Amino acid sequence: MAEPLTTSLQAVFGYSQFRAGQAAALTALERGQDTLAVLPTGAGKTLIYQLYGYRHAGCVLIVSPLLALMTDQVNRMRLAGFRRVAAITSLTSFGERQTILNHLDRYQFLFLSPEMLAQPAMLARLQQLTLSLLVVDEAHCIVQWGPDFRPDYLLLGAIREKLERPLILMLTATADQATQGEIAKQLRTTPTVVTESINRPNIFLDVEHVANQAAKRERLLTLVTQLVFPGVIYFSSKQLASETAQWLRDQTGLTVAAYHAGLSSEDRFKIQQQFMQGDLAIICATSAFGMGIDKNDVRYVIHYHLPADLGSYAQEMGRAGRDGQPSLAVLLYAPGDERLPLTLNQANRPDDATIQRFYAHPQAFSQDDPGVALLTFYQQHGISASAVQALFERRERERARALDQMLAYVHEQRCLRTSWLAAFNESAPTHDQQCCAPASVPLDLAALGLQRKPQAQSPSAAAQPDWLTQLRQLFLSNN
DNA sequence: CGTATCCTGAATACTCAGGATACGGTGCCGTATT
Repeated sequence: MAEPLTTSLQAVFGYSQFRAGQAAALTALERGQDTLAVLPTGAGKTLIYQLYGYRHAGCVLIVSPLLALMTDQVNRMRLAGFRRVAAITSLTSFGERQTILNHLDRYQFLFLSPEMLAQPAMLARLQQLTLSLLVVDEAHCIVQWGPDFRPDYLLLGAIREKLERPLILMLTATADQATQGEIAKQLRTTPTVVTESINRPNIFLDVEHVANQAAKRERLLTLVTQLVFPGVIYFSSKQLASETAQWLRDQTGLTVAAYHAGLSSEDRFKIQQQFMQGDLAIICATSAFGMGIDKNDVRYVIHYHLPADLGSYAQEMGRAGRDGQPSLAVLLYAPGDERLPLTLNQANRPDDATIQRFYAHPQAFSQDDPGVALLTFYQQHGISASAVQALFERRERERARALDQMLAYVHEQRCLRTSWLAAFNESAPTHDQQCCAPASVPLDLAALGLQRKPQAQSPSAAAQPDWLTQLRQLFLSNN
């Protein structure tokens, strides 16, 4: 299509200008270059493949990690006027699935999970189709989930070959150099990389060291009592997320809910809806809460446990302040907190002896064991025992390294933002009063304009000091 | 692997030392049997 990109943008979306990164990614794709776009949430990543799909004949195939994301995206695209859009998942009825598969060439956009795409029958059907573009959404999942959680992610490279190497677009909000390299390697390509800064200047960064678990709990209560809501508190334990939600409800009278993978999908959906509508002040969540959550007025994100790595931390704390208003990211740390992520790093991973025994006598193991399910997958795909050992070892080393980076952030004495951004090869703006409070520096909520008025039942924009008032407060508190 | 909590026994305290135990995330998938 000879039409300029901006003409298409105007025609399809009615916008006159691209947002940062969109034009660069599209230009690379138009030149036929595989593209890895590392763009922050809200940068409009989906527009890139929507517009590409509009400009080119053939089907855009999108690999997405979550059913909820696919359903969401299909609905949103239909509302936006795209009609030839579908997702095929385990929730799709047999009849509907047949209808889609029988008229596959009528679809412009098709969403699949990596597991669904890996099914031989599905792949065979897709091989008959002309693909204009293969999109891997949330591409960091290849690295984060591939080796020891959702191994089908490691098949994408081979699947792409079987689809006769269509042009590929990899999308993610956070990927450091190592992650970018690993994504490219897995998909067997040398892509054009388009990146935008992941810095979020309106999020104040705070790390607080406490003496023990009891002190952490008390500090959490104090914060939650004083902070303007809504807020999200992240845990690495489902049980503690639930218990703390109940405890905070009792202690504060606020509306608090827990969100984790142990809940039914109905409950999860309901809680997410309530939170989006502003009916909940606080969510106590595990890492299950996040992808696809698009609420722009979250005022704070507190981490009660250490996130797995700085990339996850960027994603989770980045759910605060999407509206650009002053917001807060607190990381609470008690000595010994690194034990939990260390243990989780090994949770699904069978040790070398178990791998050997499994490869010798797979039938002696219970398929209910998640580690065994992984091994079954690898054995069925012809991966040798020693290759599996190497895979797990490598992943564990990466996780250990990521945890070390996380701890360096926790113990940073000077500027948290500098420490955080350095991991993504970015330099931070000059440190100032609105930047961060490392462990040795106390947090001043009033100065940030995030302190709840004792009388106010719910936060409103009017109740917050305007930015001039905040600036005055900053200058005064500086004396 | 270490932290928090529960349990036990000695003692009979407005309890406590010391040992045992439980605990710790993320999701996709035809999938066969009562």
